Amino acid sequence: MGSTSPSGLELTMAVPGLSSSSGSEGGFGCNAGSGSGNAAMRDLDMNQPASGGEEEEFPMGSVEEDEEERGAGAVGPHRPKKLRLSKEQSRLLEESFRLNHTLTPKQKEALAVKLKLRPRQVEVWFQNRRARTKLKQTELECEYLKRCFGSLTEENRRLQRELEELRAMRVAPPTVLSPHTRQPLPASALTMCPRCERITAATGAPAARTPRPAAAAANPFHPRRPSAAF
DNA sequence: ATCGTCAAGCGGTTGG
DNA sequence: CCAACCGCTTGACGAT
Repeated sequence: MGSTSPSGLELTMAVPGLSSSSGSEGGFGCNAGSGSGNAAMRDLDMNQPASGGEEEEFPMGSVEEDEEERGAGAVGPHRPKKLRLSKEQSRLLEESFRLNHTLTPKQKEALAVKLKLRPRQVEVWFQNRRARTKLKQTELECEYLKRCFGSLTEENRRLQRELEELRAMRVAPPTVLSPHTRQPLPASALTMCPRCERITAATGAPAARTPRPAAAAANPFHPRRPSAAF
């Protein structure tokens, strides 16, 4: 927002069921854009000479920087003045980011020249930009998963209720046949699917259920239909 | 005073 | 080994 970039971050969702292409904006019409729109950001370009200075003096970190002091990881007692990219610089960076989320060394160099920045600064900008995009995307995924959780919780409640109702009908527990001997298994040999609480043979082997031999499904836990009616 | 944003530094990871 | 990248963090700065 500091950059007032209304273009916002182009986001895609890597969520099952939702397309998540990289290049295109796709995904979700979800506008997470906070868009505080405090537009009045002063347009003073801190990278410009500011006063009468004619040489392209950038407050810090721009092209003609004294590399030796701050360059080599010298985090001195005080950092240099913070660089603020001009609107035009931001615009151009955004533009090229839209085209490509990473830069080849050549592109980086060219962009740096064009923007009158050091290649390192262009590189950093792209790194941070990618990080911001990823963060936004993660936030969107988080929202999506929260909604999933909500609806699954709701469905779980509903199924639990349904189960209670069925139990209340005092239906006898199903007889489970051994897949090998086709004989009824003792109750001690049975177990419950932790997910849906369906009874199966404790061995994990698919066990046939007596009343419906035809319905011996591939997945003992989750046959085609819960079949509430007997 | 506090908070959000963002450029930049640093250390770890990875591919060539 | 080195360069490019990433995640995390720091510190400057503007807004509230």
